Amino acid sequence: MDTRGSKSAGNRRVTIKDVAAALNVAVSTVSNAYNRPDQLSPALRQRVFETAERIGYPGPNPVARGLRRGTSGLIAILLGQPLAAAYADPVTAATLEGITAALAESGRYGLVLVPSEPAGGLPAADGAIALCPDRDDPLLTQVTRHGQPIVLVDHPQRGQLAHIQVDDEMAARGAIGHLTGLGHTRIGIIVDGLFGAAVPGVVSGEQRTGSTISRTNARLRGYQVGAEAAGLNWARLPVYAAGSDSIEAGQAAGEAVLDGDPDLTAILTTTDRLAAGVLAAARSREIRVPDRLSVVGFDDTPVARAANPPLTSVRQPHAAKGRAAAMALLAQLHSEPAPAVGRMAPKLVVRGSSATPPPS
Amino acid sequence: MDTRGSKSAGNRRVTIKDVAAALNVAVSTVSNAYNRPDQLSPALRQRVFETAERIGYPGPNPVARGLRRGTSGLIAILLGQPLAAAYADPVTAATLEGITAALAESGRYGLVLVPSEPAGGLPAADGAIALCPDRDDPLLTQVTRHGQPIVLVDHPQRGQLAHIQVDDEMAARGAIGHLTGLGHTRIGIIVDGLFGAAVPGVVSGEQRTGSTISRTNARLRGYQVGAEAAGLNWARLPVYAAGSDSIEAGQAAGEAVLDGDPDLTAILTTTDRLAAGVLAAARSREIRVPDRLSVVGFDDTPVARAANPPLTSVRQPHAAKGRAAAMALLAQLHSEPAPAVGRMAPKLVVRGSSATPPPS
DNA sequence: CTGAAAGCGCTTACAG
DNA sequence: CTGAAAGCGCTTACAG
Repeated sequence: MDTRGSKSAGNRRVTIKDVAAALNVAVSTVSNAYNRPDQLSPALRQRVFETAERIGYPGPNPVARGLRRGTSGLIAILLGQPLAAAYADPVTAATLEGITAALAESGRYGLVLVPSEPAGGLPAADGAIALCPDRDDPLLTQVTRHGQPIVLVDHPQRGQLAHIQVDDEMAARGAIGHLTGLGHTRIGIIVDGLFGAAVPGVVSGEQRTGSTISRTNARLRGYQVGAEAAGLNWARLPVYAAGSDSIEAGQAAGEAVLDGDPDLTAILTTTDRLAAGVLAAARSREIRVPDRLSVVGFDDTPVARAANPPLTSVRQPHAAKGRAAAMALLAQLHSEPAPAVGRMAPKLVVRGSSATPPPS
Repeated sequence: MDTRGSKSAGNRRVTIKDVAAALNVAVSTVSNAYNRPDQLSPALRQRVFETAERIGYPGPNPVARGLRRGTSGLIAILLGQPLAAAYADPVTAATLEGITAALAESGRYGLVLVPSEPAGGLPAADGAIALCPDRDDPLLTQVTRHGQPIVLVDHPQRGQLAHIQVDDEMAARGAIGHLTGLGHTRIGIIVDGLFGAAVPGVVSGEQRTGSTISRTNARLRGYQVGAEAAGLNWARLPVYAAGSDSIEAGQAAGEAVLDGDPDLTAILTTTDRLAAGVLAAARSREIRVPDRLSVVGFDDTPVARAANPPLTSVRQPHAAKGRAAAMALLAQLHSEPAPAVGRMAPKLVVRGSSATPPPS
């Protein structure tokens, strides 16, 4: 009746049954050797392991165990991007660092990274952490509908779901305040994220509040509030959507903005990679940074430190956010009360890419 | 008898049985609706899906399906590093890009990334691609012992296992040839990877062939062959182990090497990140690149292009390697003959970080 | 300390 | 086209 799919042609899998048969004990005894050491004598347990080793039993099959226990031991990370894109994203990297650190301490969960369009569908997992930057990620709906434990990172509030967030708007206000404080008034802004407007290209009027990336929205709002607080006319500051977040996109955007507005003395961005691209754009136009142009990044990733000159950037506690998200999820999974999350404040780090504007 | 572990407290899972009961059909009919559309009328199939939607059935449980079918639909990527480290590694990113592209075309496999010390053990997968740079990765043994299909990338030959490789030694010879061709003779070398020697620190004599990272070994051998071909005394060229592969490690190593050997006119590295660090070291010592010092990276990752000045580097077809590995694994999984792999040749890309040595 | 048995949720060959 | 039944490999409450 049963033709099991074979993992590799003609390769019978050795199971707990084989070990039991070889030792002439019940399968439950073998199982106990792995799962409940106190249920059998150390000597017998030792013999079980030796026999397993001898006949090539790799230990309990995680799929069968998962079915029986109703858990997978896996936590899904919803990336919200293709895997390769997420991989190149320094913010995701830093956040993952915090997640893995917290999870390693618990020692009980593996991680499965879920890209925006997972081949083979959503994998089985006991819980999820959503890093997906997009406000309307469809996978999010799919996961939450099943009532699976989930924690959102940098996402707008969504029902009663747990979420971890820092105040991006305030952070952005601080960044533009740094520039206006230095005396800049002709400031351009380059953002990632998609808008109603054609991208890459200028974003004007109401479209400026329409990014589907919630993080970008918050940052842009902060720039607006900060600009107006400094008495600048927000509608006059050029906002340019780079279309994606990469050094290349930042360079193209930077060239477009600098060519269109040669009088700018500063450019704010919503990510470090865009800012690094602006540096390259300035180099290609022979505009010296920071003498003639100040550039400010966002997130303070390794990209900011590696840039030449090093980027002034808004430091985000990415790893701490990842750690907090993992702790919150762990608490949910173990039905414990959510841990208190310390205040996570962003902070502007001033480096060589920003200075007073040139005398006009 | 059975207390199933619940995913989240008090949350009964809805199963295929519930759908069958609600519709008054057999479970096999519901299963067929998902798996064999030709086995039931379109109308009935439609009703099954509607009922599933209505009572909140999320579709076949992948764990149960996996157990029954003997497959998981997952391919394991053995990273050989902690997840966060692998994430920050541009070579891994590029290789993954190729893997995901090839896998997306097949549309049937998800990816599970396995770090060097996976919490919860090795996850269930139908096959594996090993990117782990370390020669002696213990997970490799674990996977291969079960006869699971596997493809090695940039690994020394290991039994009959499939493997994808480019000629790193030849590539390294080309890189040092570029420098000697320009007239350099006082060349320092900075490598990643661990040796018997204390790291970070100088590696001398026989230790130079002892890196556990196979890729590093091959590159170092190429530097040696190339140096000797140009008439240089290999034993005289300083080789410095940075201890790890990062911009920071490269900077520290660069400073140590430049301080120890102020006469050097060129530094070769085994990775772009180390080379970017050397650039930072030169800046901190006020040594101009390429006027007084040439710097050459390896792998031609985005780091090389983003550096200032942009790095001369050895281009590797990382994405093509990833793609080839995925295709080879797919062939094994479907019991097809291995696809022919076109010749993948590395190629030196000359950019602004290398030039003729200063007049002495 | 040991073992027989039920059942996790599903798929599939088979009978009707 | 539909359904009853076996079984994937394991864990666990229970009886001995």
